[in-house]
Amino acid sequence: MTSEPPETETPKPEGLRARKRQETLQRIAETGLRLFGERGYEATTLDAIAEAAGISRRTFFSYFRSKEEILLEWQMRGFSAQLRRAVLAQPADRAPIAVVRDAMLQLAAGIRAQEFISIDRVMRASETLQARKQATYALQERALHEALVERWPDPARSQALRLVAMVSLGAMRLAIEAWIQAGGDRGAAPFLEDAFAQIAAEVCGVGGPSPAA
Amino acid sequence: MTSEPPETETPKPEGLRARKRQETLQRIAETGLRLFGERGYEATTLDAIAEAAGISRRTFFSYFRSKEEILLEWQMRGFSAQLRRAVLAQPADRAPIAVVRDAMLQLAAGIRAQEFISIDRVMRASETLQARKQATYALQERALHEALVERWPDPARSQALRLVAMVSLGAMRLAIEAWIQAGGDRGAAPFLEDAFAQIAAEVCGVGGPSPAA
DNA sequence: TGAAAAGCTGCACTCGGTGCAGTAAAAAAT
DNA sequence: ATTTTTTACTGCACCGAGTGCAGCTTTTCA
Repeated sequence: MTSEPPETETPKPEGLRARKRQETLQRIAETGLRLFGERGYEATTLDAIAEAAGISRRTFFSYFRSKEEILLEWQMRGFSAQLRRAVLAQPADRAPIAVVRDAMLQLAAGIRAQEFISIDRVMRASETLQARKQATYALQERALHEALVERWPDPARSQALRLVAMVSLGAMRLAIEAWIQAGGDRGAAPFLEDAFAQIAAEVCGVGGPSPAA
Repeated sequence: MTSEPPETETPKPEGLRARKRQETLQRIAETGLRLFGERGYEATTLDAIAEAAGISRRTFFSYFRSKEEILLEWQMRGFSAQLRRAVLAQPADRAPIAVVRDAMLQLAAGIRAQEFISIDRVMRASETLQARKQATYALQERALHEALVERWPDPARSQALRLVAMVSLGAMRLAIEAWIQAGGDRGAAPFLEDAFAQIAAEVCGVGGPSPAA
């Protein structure tokens, strides 16, 4: 034997190492989220998280680069990529902003309101987290812009597509806020549609002297 | 007599105390800005700033709540208030977004490109500062929204005005970016006009309630 | 089985930020 | 001019986040 590794059991992923790492990562994230919810973000120290997750404080930093990243990771990882995929999957003959809107509507159907609102509550309670959240919106804006450029590669359009990305993410931000404020019971889709419709209503009268007030 | 204090000389402000405080505040800000420019933001410690400004490390925190605030203070203090004033001063019969655009154009004429670009360079070099900058945009969004509501007090319009604030600030963000990238020689106004025009072009073709996907 | 690679840990250290207590200086009261 | 009260400045001790390093254990690979 020994020329061929036995591999008696490898449940899902390759390598024992990778699997353990994945488990630990998940455990840290869950532990952190739970403690944040119980005691608040600032009041939860890294020592507490590390101890509760069964690792050393030092090891925490080999999984997350910072305390904030526990919260931000899920928001970044995943969403940008999902949105990109949804954008590229839309029919080709529509205006960019309509494509983004529909892509967002599609994604909105899949969010878990429970967890989403819980995380939002934690973030809302900390000023520094609010700042970081805004920063992730900026990153998502970049990512969305890249997806749009991939879709409409005309270089002359790139700048306009940045604006589309910005406006769309802005609409999403507001829709999310309104949705959460409403309790999150009804789906998020109507809020998203409203936001996009309102933007169209406000922006389009800009050139002329005065719109129909 | 003596019911009237002589006031042999009081240069500008009331109280000796207030004047010294103002001087110290200015000195700290200038010192910090200079050191950030020379060594970079992260590499400049509070000890260094305090020593160079002739105060103790502890005293720094009675002038600024954090190191970041040296950079952010100027960006917040001033701008939001200025924008509010300019918005309220616009003629009354125009669409909100046109009002904001013109208010921004008016403000754009008064910025000192030199200092602006210098600060921007410092902020661009630090990841955490980038995050904070995004956060100030969010605050400005709130402030602008409040100004708009003050102008068009109809409660039914408030939500729409939030979108106007968001879109306008977004346009400004992009305009600033393009302007700085272009070197800041020509005034910022054309970039602002372009950004608003492009938003109108992109958003207005979307059509209202026609998902039909 | 043994060597190399990757992971985990403790330790010491830096830096931003806060609470506290004591002292100096300015403002108000007498 | 003096006392008294208020406000500012300071040093000190302390906390928490984050990093570099060195040593140890575990997984991987030959």
